[in-house]
Amino acid sequence: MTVLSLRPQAIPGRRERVRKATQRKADELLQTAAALMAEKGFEATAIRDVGRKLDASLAGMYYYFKSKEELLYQIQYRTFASLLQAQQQIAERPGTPKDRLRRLLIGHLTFFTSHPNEMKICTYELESLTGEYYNTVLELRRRYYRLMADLVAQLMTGPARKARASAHSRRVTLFVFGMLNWAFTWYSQAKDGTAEKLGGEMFDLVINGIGLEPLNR
Amino acid sequence: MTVLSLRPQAIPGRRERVRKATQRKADELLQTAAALMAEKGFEATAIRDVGRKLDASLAGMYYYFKSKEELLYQIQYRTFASLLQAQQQIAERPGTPKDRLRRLLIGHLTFFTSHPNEMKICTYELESLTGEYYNTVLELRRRYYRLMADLVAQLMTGPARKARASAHSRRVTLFVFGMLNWAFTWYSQAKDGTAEKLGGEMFDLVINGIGLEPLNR
Amino acid sequence: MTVLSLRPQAIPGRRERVRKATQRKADELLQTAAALMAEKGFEATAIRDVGRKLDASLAGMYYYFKSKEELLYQIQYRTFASLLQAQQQIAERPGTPKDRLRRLLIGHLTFFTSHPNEMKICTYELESLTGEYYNTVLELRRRYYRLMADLVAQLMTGPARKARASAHSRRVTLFVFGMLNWAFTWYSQAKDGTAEKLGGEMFDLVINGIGLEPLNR
Amino acid sequence: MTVLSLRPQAIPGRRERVRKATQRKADELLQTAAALMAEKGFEATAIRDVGRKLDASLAGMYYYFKSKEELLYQIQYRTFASLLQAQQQIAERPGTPKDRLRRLLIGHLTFFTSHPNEMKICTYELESLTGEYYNTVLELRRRYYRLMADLVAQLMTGPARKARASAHSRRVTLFVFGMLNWAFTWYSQAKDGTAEKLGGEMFDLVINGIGLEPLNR
DNA sequence: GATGAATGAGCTTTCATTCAT
DNA sequence: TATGAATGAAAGCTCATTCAT
Repeated sequence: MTVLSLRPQAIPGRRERVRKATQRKADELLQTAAALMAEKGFEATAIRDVGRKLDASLAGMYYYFKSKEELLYQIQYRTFASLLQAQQQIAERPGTPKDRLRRLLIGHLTFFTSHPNEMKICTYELESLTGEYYNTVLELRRRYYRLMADLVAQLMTGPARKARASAHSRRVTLFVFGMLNWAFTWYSQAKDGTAEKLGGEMFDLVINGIGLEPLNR
Repeated sequence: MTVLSLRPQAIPGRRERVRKATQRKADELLQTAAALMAEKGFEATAIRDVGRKLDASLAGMYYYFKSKEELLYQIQYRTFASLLQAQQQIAERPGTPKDRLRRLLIGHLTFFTSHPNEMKICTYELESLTGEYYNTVLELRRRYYRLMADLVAQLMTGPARKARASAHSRRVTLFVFGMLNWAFTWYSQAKDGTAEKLGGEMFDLVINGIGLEPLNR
Repeated sequence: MTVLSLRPQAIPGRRERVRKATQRKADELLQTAAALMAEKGFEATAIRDVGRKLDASLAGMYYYFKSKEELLYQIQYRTFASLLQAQQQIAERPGTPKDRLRRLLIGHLTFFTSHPNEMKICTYELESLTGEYYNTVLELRRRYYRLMADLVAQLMTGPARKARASAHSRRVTLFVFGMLNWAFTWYSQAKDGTAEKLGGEMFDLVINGIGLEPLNR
Repeated sequence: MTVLSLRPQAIPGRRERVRKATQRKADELLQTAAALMAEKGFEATAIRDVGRKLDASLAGMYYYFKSKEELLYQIQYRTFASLLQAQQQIAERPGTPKDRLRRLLIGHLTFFTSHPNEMKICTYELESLTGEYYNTVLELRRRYYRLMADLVAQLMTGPARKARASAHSRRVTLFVFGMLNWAFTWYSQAKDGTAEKLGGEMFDLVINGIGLEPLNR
């Protein structure tokens, strides 16, 4: 590393600056769109409104994405991909299945509390996508489902309980997703505490619910 | 046929017959609208499409309701009122709190399996209502929430556990609603059995989850 | 026929009157659209402009046809079907092949002088149609081509000239259509006389051109 | 390589090289634009599409011409000017009027077969130009018309036929242009042979058609 | 009761064109 | 010489709603 190498980093070329600004604008756009769509739904949100909120022209929006559906797709794809990656890392960290379930629940809720709009859209607007868009996001969703479902199945089919538990675990997984996803409608940091606390309570309910001992903590 | 049958109730006058036919048509309309709105969402459903599906004219629809929003309101109001009434009766039947929770869960799921479209709309489209419409349905929803919440609170604040349980019960109630409402997205009679069975599993999870003994059965 | 039968004709019901008025409006619409499209081309003509010219709202236009392309299709289909039928009748009337060619040329030009806009659109805007619309009109066009082509072939393959004439007749037919269709760009009743006269001159050129004696007249 | 080659013409300066490269690019652009416009029409062709086909940026296109209309004008002007010049030279070559007509027809069709897109645009898109653009191209077109019209008039007003022939010659000229211009819609080298052959057939039809003896050949 | 006809408002999308760099 | 970013204008189309009958 010579002193010279500082230059490109310290004084980025115009090209580079422009690229970054554009990227920033695209991100801002996705975020604003997500906020509006989370509030009013995809159908009821007009691209005009997104533009208005950003002081950008309607036509200008189309410089950044090529259709309204593609915008929705971008939101869902990025969010889901990011969630999936984060949760996969969390699941891979060492620990018992119970530990991992607990971390996943908290991880999900943490992600949700920092990106509530995007998560709401992922949860409720998959059906607004069609064709390839739909299939691609559906695939991510399925992988995320499997992550949780495998863990639940593992917990429920421990040594002593093989028999009917496995047939049951699909529904327990879906109960868990129900608890997680419904949180959009009521969660309030003030009333309900942190994602960590909420996730802990959910974990306890489930672990007890399926007849296992909760963690010592 | 006895003479009694000559009485007006038995041979209704034209007026009465017409009123009934109108009522029947209105019901059909609500049901069809519910089916379409459940499938595509309120915003994305055009009154035209409802008419088309019933072989009725577009303008004709406006004889039965005065705006699209009113149509949505009718669906939600009737469904919620009917659900609430049914569940209140169920809750009033004798039995322990545990019994009653179990019956409510099963009652809810049974109602849902026989009116999935209407229930889906109640669950997801409250925010599409405004003003008085919104407030009226919200009030029903709150009453329904209380019905369940009170029972959960009662179960969680039994003799030995007063302390922290009560602070907790709000969230348990909402977990329960999450499990119930999310069922829209996955329940299949073929895969998951009857509402009774599903409700039973949910009940077991919750009762165990909050540290109570399940029912003897 | 009794006197009673006069009534329905003399005092048509409201239903009937409305139907006729609607039909009249639809025809007017097609005619106005044809005028604009003939002047500026299909692409460059806005439905808005058609509406404006008729003092009808933009949305109102869509009560009468379901897309801009369908409007273009209607114009072309009706015009071509009408021309084809008229010319088929003309071709079937008794006479020598020469007589019939003469009548067809005059018939074509007569039709053109009374529906110049529609004919121009048929001539230049087939490629603006797609899918079924395109295929249907193309089929009419082909039938019309055959009507003329068969006659030309017949004239050119008389007793003494079978040999190379038939190979040639395709192009002569297309030369004829060129003369007919190009007339859009220059024909003026004042300068060039009636369709009858113009058709006569064209006939003479062609008949002489292919080495036959003109008609005695 | 002689010393002479050192002269500026032989080793062009940077300026000169750049000018040529620009010229080459502009030509490529005109050609590509002509191809697209011939296929889809002027209105329906987007400058974007031209750029895309050349891997050039949209904004970059505007370095070479200042508006879409100017692009269309360039195509028409260059093509017409070039055709006119070529045909004037052909007309000036020695020979009888018949010879000259024959050469002109073949010349026209030859030019058309080597620049079908440009010719199609000249034929069908004059009306898409306005103001000065329109007038300038119209003037070229008129000069071209006169070239042909004068010749036809000369042929038709030979010694024995002065009388009605001259009144007639306008229409014969326009019949000829009809045959020539309509060829866009059907000419196929495979089916119809060379421009020379096609022009010959057209010549024969016309010469016979107006009652003259064809050339001996 | 029911409907044919009509419309205002609004939506998504496209496009020619500009401008700073 | 060339382009990324941006926009005003306008297009096709849809939809909830009305109204005379």
